[in-house]
Amino acid sequence: MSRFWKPGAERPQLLDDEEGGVIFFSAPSSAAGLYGYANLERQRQRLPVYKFRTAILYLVEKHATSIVVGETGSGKTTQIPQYLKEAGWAEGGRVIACTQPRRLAVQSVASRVAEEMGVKLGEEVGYTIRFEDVTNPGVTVIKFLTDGVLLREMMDDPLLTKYSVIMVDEAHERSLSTDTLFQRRRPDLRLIISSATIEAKSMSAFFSSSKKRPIQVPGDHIPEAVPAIISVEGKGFPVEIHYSEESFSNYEPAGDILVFLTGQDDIEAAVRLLMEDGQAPESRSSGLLILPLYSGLPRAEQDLVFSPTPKGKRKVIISTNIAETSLTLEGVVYVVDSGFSKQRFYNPISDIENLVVAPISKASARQRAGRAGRVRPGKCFRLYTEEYFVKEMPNEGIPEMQRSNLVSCVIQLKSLGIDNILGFDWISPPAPESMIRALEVLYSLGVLDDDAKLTTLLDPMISKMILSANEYGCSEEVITIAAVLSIQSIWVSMRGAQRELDDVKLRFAAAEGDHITYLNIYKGFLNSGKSPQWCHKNFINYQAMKKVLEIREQLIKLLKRLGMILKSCEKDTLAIRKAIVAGFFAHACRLETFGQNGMYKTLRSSQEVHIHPSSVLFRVNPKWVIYNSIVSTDRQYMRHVLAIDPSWLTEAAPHFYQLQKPYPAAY
DNA sequence: GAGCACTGC
Repeated sequence: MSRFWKPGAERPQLLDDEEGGVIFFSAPSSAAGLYGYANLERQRQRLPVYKFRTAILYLVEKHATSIVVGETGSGKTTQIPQYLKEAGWAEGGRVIACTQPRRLAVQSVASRVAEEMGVKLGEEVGYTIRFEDVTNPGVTVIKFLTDGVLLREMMDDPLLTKYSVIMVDEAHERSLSTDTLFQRRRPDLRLIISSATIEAKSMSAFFSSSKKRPIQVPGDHIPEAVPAIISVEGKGFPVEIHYSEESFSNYEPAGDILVFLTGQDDIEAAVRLLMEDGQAPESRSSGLLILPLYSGLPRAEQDLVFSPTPKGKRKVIISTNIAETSLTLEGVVYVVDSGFSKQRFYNPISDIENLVVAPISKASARQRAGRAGRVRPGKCFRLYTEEYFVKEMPNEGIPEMQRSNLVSCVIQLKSLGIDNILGFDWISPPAPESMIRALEVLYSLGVLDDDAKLTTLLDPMISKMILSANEYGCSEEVITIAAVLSIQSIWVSMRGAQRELDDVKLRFAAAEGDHITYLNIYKGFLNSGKSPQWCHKNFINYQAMKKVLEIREQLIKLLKRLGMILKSCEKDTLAIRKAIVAGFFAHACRLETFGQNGMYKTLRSSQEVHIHPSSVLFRVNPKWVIYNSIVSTDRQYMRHVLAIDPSWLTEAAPHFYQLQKPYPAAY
């Protein structure tokens, strides 16, 4: 391996940190531009990260883990992989990987880097996201990928042998995937953790702990286990912060406004208020172009926020936190931060995930404010007091690991060969109840000791459903159901035209329930020749149907690899329903006979639940049902509901229902 | 008779 931290530079100065042996690096005072003078090259050298090039390479060489702290705009994502390649980390057939939490980021960063390197995307520089592999094995040396894809690759190759360095970008987001990624590693594999916040320190402590220390093998190239931290400043413009008790002018110089609210309802209400206000000619908002923005908004309406602001107007974008990280809005100079967002929480006792409005963290507040400083100095108006920000707002959000159902996470760890799940060392340990709940579900499904590969690739309940479908001879139908269940919704969002949508639904509705209804829709779609017009006419989301086709294809490939043969049961929906129950028996509910308004109770934990009004079984209220998921608002609503016969439950999972006997007064 | 922050395989 080459020694490369110079060209011609002296060894960078390292400072020891008193608290726990973490090594910090002191920034050099000037950057030396030793490279060519091509335009792109000069641009690269102007990026803030450039003057840390030597230091970063030195640290990566010396340390198994390096933590790079820097805001967006420092250039670390595009530059560090190139520095690594220039320094020889891609020699000898090795690959440099850089993960991103979002698909869009993977694509745009990869094309930017390919452009800077003057190569064709998909050759030396490539990317992999779900459904799209733009790499050329043997040629691609810098590979961008979503953290989810890397986790999948780990299932086949737990030591990630083809990579020399893995840079995990946006690690402060603390996604389930990245937190899981950090669990196992090869001693000589270099990890670069790139984070926007100095929470890096708790990560550093994690990587220093003895359990995580790579096995020390005698030899030259084994790096130090103690992680290094380096801080790289960004190049955003200053943003003035105004808190709520401070008065400010209603009139600000030109520039678009970005308002952060919590969800679709709030956003639509705000848009309505501002529009009504705008009707009056003398209204102060008449020069405003009001635009909502949230993930469920149809694509065409979303795109409006990117169109140039008409002359003499000011765009006001009222958004969820989709605008916090997922997309960048040029032209925003003012940010209004409500201080709240919708966040997911998981209750392992009831096994229900809730979406609740909760205060954001300081990290989020800073991220939101930063959105005002992309093009020039901006202002951020926080609708809370400075005292609240300083004293009460939490520094960081709660990691996803502590807010989620861990079923998939546990099965991934198991397949990585990690057996002592309960005693495992985490950056942020999840609640033991969540772990136990996940293990319980997996044991009852019988997939933990099973070496069926499918379970590591899909949600375990879906996997079990597909495996059972193979036995019942209805895999053709069940993979269609699996595909539909894994997308948001196959209906177009139509709040105004609810009646029409309901009428259309009746054309496809099956007495058995939603799952069979989806099969009818899929058949109709195929019969139409996969027609967008047919979808439009039936209030079905064409994009969603295309995704169903894609996921279906992916599942077919997977099943073929496992030696399964696709089989259709034609019109025998009993086989299909039994296969579904084999996967989802834990989600069984019984109608409360003496209750009112179609109240159900879950067999597992006697939770009160209702059939969601969007279900074809709404108001039909069969005595026994199973559901796919629960959405919880003022009530708990079951989504994707199927009518069942209770005898199928004991048939599919005798152990589970024996264990649960003290709870449900089921039979 | 109601409503889904955001990712990802």
